[in-house]
Amino acid sequence: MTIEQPALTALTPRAAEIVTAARALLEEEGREALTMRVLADRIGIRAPSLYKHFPDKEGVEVALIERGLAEMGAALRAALGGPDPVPALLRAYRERARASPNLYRLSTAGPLPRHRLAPGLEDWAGEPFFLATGEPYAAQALFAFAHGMVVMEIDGRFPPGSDLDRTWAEGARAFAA
Amino acid sequence: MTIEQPALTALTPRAAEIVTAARALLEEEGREALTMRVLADRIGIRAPSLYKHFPDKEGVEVALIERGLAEMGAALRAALGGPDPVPALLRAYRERARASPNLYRLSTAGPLPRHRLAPGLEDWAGEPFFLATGEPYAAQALFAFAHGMVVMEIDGRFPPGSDLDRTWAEGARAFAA
DNA sequence: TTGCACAGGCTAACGGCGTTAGCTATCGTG
DNA sequence: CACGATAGCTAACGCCGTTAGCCTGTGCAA
Repeated sequence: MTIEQPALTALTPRAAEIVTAARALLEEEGREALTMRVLADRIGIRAPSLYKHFPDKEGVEVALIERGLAEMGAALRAALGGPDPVPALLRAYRERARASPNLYRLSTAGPLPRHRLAPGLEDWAGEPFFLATGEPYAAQALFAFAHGMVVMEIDGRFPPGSDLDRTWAEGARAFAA
Repeated sequence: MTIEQPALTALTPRAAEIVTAARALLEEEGREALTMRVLADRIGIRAPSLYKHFPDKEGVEVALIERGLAEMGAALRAALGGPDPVPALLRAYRERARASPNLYRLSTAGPLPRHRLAPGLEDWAGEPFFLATGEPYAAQALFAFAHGMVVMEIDGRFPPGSDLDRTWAEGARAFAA
């Protein structure tokens, strides 16, 4: 709660509609299905018309990523305040990511278009890790663990049948000390 | 050393040349520069001729990923055997990933084409985490930490000026206990 | 009321992508 | 000497993001 939530990049009502459709398309069909032509189709216009509302495809993606970061930051903050902040934080992180796996992947696969993001938003979304640990190095390490777990879980990189609840608990135990 | 190293998918000499060129191209110019036309150019042929040696672009990528996994598995094994296996393993993991960041990203961004990979190779590459911890849940958690750290470091997702050596050490400390 | 700027649609098209079809030259083997 | 396989080639298809240029409706100013 030390950082004020930064405002997201402003969108016209029509642009917001497009972002909503893009999000549904991304989540339902995956990242490679998020094309300008298909997106335009979903809202009943032609692809070039999208460029009246966004400068390029990355502009749409940036809006999506901002919304993902804002939701994540809010969810993590809501999880804090109880007696066991680290497990609560990890639970919230995992839950949020699994609720929108394709948006999570979009936000984290490859380098972020950081210079186009609302300034401070990324720090704001990550701050709960510091709030939970009270120490920057533990915070970054915990963040890396959470991110690694989510990415490997979402991408199915753990052997089938793994008891991931237990692996998460193992991480919470390691970092709670 | 409990799992035998699986053999990589066999390649003809010419196919191996192509993979070598693809690796150089990927590492020098990044993933989006790895196109069939540019790759063909590098070895002095036309793009369609590549299809005489690989069924599709993913076939080339699979060969690259297999080599990345084999090198990683070998590097991790070489790091074991000393008195402090967890920090040594993490050091080797980080070093290997940073030596070929684009190959690392290729292997880990999004779902793996697992069904096309040499069977057992992925398990073999990950086994050192089990060897270092002696316990499957700690092994998976440590793996996730290492992967998350590497990905965030490679993609520049930590705040500039972060002392990542210390963050790595913090993770090693947490998981050594 | 008329004139006009502009917002937001449209079609056509460009260059780049992965990929396929089909042709051809070279080479080792019967 | 014939022949099949290998490995190159060109042309082209359908997709992608994106640009240029056109048109039409709406709302405000003279």
